[in-house]
Amino acid sequence: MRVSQKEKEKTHERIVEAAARLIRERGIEAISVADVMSAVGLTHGGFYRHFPNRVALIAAAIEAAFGKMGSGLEARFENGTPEAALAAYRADYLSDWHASRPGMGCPVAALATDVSRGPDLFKEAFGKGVRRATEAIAQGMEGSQKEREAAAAREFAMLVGAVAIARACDPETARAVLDACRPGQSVSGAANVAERGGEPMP
Amino acid sequence: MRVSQKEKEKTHERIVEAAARLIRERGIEAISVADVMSAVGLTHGGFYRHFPNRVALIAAAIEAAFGKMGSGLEARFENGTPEAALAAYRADYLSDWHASRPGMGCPVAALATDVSRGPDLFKEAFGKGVRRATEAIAQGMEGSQKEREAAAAREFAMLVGAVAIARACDPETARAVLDACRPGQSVSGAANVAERGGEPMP
DNA sequence: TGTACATCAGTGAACGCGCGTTCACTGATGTAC
DNA sequence: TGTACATCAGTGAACGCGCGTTCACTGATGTAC
Repeated sequence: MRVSQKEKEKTHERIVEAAARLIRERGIEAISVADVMSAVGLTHGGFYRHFPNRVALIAAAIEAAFGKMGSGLEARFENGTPEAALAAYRADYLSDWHASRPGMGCPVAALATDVSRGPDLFKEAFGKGVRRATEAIAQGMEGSQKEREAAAAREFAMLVGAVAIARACDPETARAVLDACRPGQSVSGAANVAERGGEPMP
Repeated sequence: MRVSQKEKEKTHERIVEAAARLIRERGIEAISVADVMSAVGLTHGGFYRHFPNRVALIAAAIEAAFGKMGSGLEARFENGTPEAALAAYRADYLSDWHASRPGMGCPVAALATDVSRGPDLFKEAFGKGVRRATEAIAQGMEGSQKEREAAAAREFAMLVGAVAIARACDPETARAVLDACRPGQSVSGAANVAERGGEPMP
């Protein structure tokens, strides 16, 4: 049966958010239109009232995941010193909480290899998200603008690599890699996330 | 028609090598048994004379890719100083040559997110390969054994993250990330690989 | 060494299944008057 | 405000397709004598 315009918009957002979570959890190729629709309590046929095809949904889901990551990351640098914000970001990023929840975490660590095999449409959104993240992280670095951006890219690459590797390894190796990348002693990232008010994205 | 035992063994190896290349190029879920078999000039039906099922092939392909990476990496530290070997490895790893050839490159950068969603069988092989790589790289580091291994893990995470990110981005962003992670000025990795005698794996 | 027969690597049709997409249909929403 | 009708969000069956796996078959290889 037909539904009001307001409800349709809400449904649209719920479809995108469900897809953004599912692609990070299971991979872009592993989720079907029916999976996403049933995750929001609908049947697959109605999908084409919202998107022209599956690829358009995936593109929207990637952009949604990056949008949330970007705004969350920028919000970290709005209060306190940039150094503290960076340290907290690093700790949260390398936390067990994040490593075990790809669906709510950084889309770069969750989707990099999927997107590398995807259409240019996906790579544009990915590149934009990576630049935005790197620019935010650069606020916590020292040196000239160029030096700070390069340092931020190296830092981000290490964080992404560490979490991507940890998720693909047996638990013992995963712990070793994450511990090696943590600056101080091992910190429970879940606590940090809780202190920040439950915002899940690291 | 039947084929000799020697030829069967060769066919078996060719299947595994083709699978090892194809999963890195297209992703674990994206390649089919028929894809692999036709890549070695056979039809899909004969596959089950070599493997009980598709998962067993993927596991063998992952181990083959890591075996090649491990031995190639260890060979780098057998001649010259460890510092020089590490610098050359870093340059080759971050080269455009490597970034544009996932099928012949590091299985960690190519498969991390695929394997993170795979069975424990895959994760065990992955963890073993990561530990072997980290131990080799640690030879180029300074400090205590523990410090060297931690530094190697951070270095490896950065390399993997940088190449995985670069492959998923638009070309401009990809270049910026790889350049930021390179220690000196941009080096053509292809030349380094050629100098080493054409061994493709970085 | 030669012969007769069993084995089995590889072929290609067939299976059941899930996929993306289409479509006729339903009935609540939106709109013209 | 009320009414009559057009619109369209969502349903569920259906489509063509490619997948992993099975299987009867072929004919060269391996082996027993």
